[in-house]
Amino acid sequence: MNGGLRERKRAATQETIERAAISLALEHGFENVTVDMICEASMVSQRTFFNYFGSKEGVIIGGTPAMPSNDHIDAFTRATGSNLLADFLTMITSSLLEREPDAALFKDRRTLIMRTPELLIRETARMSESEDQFVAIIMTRYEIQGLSPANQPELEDEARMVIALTAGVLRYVRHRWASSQPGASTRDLLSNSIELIHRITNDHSQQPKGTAH
Amino acid sequence: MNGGLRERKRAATQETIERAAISLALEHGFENVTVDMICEASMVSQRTFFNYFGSKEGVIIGGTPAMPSNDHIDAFTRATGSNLLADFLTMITSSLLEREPDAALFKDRRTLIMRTPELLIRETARMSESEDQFVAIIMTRYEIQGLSPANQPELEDEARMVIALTAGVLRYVRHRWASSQPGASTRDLLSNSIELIHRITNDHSQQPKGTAH
DNA sequence: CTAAATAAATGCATAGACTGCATAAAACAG
DNA sequence: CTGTTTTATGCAGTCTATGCATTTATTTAG
Repeated sequence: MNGGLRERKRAATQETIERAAISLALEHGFENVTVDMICEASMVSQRTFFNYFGSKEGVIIGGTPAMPSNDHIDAFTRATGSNLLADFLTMITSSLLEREPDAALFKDRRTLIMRTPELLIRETARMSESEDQFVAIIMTRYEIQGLSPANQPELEDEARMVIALTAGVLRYVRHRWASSQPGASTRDLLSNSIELIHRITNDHSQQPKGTAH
Repeated sequence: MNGGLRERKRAATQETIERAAISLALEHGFENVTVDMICEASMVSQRTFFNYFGSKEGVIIGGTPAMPSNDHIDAFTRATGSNLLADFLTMITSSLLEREPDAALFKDRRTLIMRTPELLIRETARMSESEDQFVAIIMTRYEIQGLSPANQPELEDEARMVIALTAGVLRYVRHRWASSQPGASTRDLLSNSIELIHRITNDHSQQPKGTAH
C-alpha cells in the first residue's frame, strides 16, 4: 500500500509540475504564465493540473493549507516559554520550513511569492483559513498552563489576536526569508522580529531605539 | 466643471451599481452573484461595470485603495501621543469610517466582507498595496518627532512592522464592526484592541489576564 | 495469471471574469 | 449649432475553473 507505483508516480508528477511552474514563473513572471504553458512544459493535460492543484496559485503556494505536525503542536502547547506570540510564530515558521525539504526550491518559492502581490495575498490568507484550528491549539496551551476555563471567551479573543498579529509578522519574516543569505538563521530572524514588536508596542517615543543596545 | 451633469450622472450610476451589487450579494451570497446579474439589476452593460469597478470584488470593497485624507495624515504625523501603533490604527480606521457616509451601507458592506472569505482577503490586502505610502507617512512622523535620520533603515523596518501589525489588528476590528450594535464606539473598540495587544506582547504567562485589571 | 475493482489521466463542453478595440450616444465648450 | 471630449455599449477573444464521461493504468482478489 505504501511506496506503491501509483504513489510514487503521483509524487513524481506533482514535483514535475511544481518545478515547471516555478521555473516558468521566475522567468516570465507569474501573471504572464498560463496554465497551458505549465501543462505543456510538464506534459500533462490541463485537467490533470487542476486535479492536482485546484488553481493556478495552488501550484506555487501549495494545494492544501499547511498545518503544523503533531510534534510541533505538542511542543507549542507544552512550551514553558512565557512568550505566547514568539512560541506561536516559531511553530508556524518551523512547519513552513519543514514542508519544503529542498532549500533551493524553498527559496525560489519565497522569491516568487514576494515578488507577486497576488501570491503574497493568498499565502497571507492561508493563516486565517485555518483560524479556528489555530484557536483550538492555543486554547489547549492555555488549558495545559492551567488558565481558568471560566474566562474562555476572553481567552479566545486573545487567541484570535495572536493569530492576527502572527499573520502580520509573517509578512515581515517572509520578506526576510526571500532576501536572506544561505546561512541565515531563522531563529535569529524570529527573535529580532519579536524584539521589534516589543519596541513598537512599548513605544515611549523618546529614544525608541536605533543606537540602543 | 464641478457639479456638471456628467459628474452627477457618474456618481448616480456608481451608486446604483454598488447598491444593486451589495443587495444581491447579501441575498444570494457574493459567489453566487454573477456580474451579469448585477448589470441587469442596475441596467448597465457588463463593459460599463468593469469600467467603473475593474473587478467583481471592486464593487464591494471599492475600486481604488483608500488613502487617509490630508487632515488625518497631518493629525497622525503631529500627534503627541507616544503610542505609534495606536495612533496609526486610529488614522486608518477613521479614514475607513469617513469613506462611507451612509451608516447602513457601511455596515452592509462590512457584513458582506466578513462573511465572504474572498472579500476579506482582498480588503486585508488593501493595506499592503499602499505600503510604501504608509511607510512615508510614518517616516514623516518620526522626522517631526526629531528622530535622527541616521538610522533610517531601522526606522523603516519598524514602520513596516507597524503596518504589518496594523493589518493584522484590522482584521480583528472589522470582525467587531460587523457584529457591533449601532451605538458602539469605534474609539472604545480601538483602545480595547490596543490593550489586548499589550497584554499579549508583555505576556508573563502566569496571571496573564482574565480576572485581572 | 486473469478479471474485477479502484484510481488516475484525459477530452470535451461550458460558465464566468476580464481585456482590447471600435463605435455610438451624451454632455460640454465656444 | 458644431466640433471636441467623456461615457456607454457591443463584440470577439483570453484565461481560469468545473462537471461529466471515457480511457488508461495500477492494484487486488480469486
